[in-house]
Amino acid sequence: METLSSTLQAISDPTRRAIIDRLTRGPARVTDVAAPFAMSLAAVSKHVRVLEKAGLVRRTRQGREHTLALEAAPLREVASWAARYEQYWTERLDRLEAYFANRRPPR
Amino acid sequence: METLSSTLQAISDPTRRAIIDRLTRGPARVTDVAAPFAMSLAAVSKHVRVLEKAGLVRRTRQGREHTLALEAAPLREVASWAARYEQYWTERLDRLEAYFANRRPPR
DNA sequence: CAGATGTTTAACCGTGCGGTTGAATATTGT
DNA sequence: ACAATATTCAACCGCACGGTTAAACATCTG
Repeated sequence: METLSSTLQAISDPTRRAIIDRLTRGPARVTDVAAPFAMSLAAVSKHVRVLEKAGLVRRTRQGREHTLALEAAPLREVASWAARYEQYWTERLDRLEAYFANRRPPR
Repeated sequence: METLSSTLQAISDPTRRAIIDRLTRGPARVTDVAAPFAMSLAAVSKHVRVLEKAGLVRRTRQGREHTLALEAAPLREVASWAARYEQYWTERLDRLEAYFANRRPPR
């Protein structure tokens, strides 16, 4: 997929966000990644596949072990999409200010 | 709700992102918001409710008309969550550089 | 080879999603 | 009062999600 929708859908699950976070501490096997979670390995395996299909995780098979690595690039799109609305969450603090900011660009 | 998970789940749908975008051009009624979409009004009404429950849209009823306004605050959490991984998508461009950056903080 | 280890696959389950249609509920305007 | 307008509600549909368990597959090791 690799679309913004699939990226957002992938990271909307807390388990998958935790997996992403885990992979910032370096590559890890599926079993290692699964260890902290109170769910079956098969369930984590599914989560990993969702992340993989969304392009957020890269898998390299070496023997029976699958090593997972974070591929953070799609998160850049998420950040830049959210950043579009920065003025709306800052200016929302003062409603009138936001109104005039839209009438005439700020700064 | 108002959690990161519910925010992400809400914005993972392209129709709902389009609604958010529409509301940056100012408040609008449900019917106005629904106009561009090739789906029933009831479907859009559901989308609006998802956004409302996620705290992304504020509704003010005036007579039979419901006026919707963007409430962008939850998007700030999304942006800051994604920003955590900035180093991983920038440094990932040069794998070795990322490795040393983790061994010893960059800059 | 046999057994342990790492991982996925398959079938299933309950639940929620995104959509529909049709009816109900409010409110406005003539 | 009546009809039009704005919106939601309810029931339904197909499908995907997040989880389970049991089996299969692949690889390593004694």
